[in-house]
Amino acid sequence: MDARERLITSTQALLWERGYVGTSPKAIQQRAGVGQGSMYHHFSGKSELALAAIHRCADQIRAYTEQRLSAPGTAFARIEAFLLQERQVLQGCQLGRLTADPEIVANPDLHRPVDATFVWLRQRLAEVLDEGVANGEFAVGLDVNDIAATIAGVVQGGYVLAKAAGSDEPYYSAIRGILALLAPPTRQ
Amino acid sequence: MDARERLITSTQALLWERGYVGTSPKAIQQRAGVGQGSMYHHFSGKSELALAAIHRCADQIRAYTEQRLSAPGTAFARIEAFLLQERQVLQGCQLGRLTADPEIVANPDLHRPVDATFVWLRQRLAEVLDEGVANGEFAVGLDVNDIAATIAGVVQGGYVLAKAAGSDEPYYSAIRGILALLAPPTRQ
DNA sequence: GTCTATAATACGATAGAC
DNA sequence: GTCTATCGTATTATAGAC
Repeated sequence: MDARERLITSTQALLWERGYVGTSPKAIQQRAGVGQGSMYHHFSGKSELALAAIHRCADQIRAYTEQRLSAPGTAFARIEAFLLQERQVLQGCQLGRLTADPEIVANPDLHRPVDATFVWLRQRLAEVLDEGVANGEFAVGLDVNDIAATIAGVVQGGYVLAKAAGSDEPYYSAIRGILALLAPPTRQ
Repeated sequence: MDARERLITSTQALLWERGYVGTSPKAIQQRAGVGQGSMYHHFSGKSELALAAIHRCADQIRAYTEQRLSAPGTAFARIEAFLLQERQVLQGCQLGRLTADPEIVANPDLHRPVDATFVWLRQRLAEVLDEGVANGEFAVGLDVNDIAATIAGVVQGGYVLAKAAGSDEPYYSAIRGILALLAPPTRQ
């Protein structure tokens, strides 16, 4: 892996652990095993590095999520697969974490890909829920956009509860709760 | 208000906006209108200041939440009041925000009150849900601890979605979703 | 209690040699 | 492409006068 690639990977990891404000160029270099001169040759500075790392995270999250949501099976099963997919719960969400960062929110270039990813996620969840309504899996009166936001919210909030507790148990508890509320009548 | 009090209030606001890593003693002093010498007279440093501010936030959140959850009315109505209470959605949760901060998570003194507050919240929500199950408002099979985690999670996750979108709409959408799923059969 | 001075370290970047 | 040197500023205090 070349220096540029190692710098992106290293920035991804540090943004995840410490956020934008908490991540220094020096830490990025050390983790990547790359010198200062090399870093400033490949990237103009911290914000350009962060932009590359955020796009990388967004691409990975979309690909991984799309696999679950477009798999064969009922709408409920696909949403369940999304909610129960392997996650590093105590690390939280790579992109969700950045919404707490004032310098990310204030910088449109950095903010935009975060926004776009959550818009996309809610949209895809709503489409799957729509199929479920058409199937008869879910009640017809359901507002699929609201339920999609609820599902995306439970995941993000589950991370917060888990980090607060220092345990992944509250995350899985929250997921079991939303699955119980969503479960089609035939499963109850 | 004396200097000590202004320093706590100022730290609360900055932790909320910028987190622990992003908040400097100098910024706290300036916002409080208090000099350096005064600050270090009242507090040993940044972490002691943060501890006082976190306890203050936790007390306020508990008091405000308890008002909604112990009000007269059905279990559903009280949970609805909790979810729809006035919030500064785009600012997020004062305590939830801190779970993203590596130095808070790493410092047991700072982490503990955050943990305790979310444990308390889930416990109180579960108690209210229990009353609702006893009432016949909610189905008997419901695991109230799981649903409590789901409800607390939707609030925290709703903040994340709202900050990502730069709008409070996704928050309210997620809340409408969980309320629709929770609504007693007589309301559907 | 509050002030100003001082200090060691870290931050985020630039310059120029190789 | 990568290295080392340098720079101006910010951080997080400590010291001692008032």
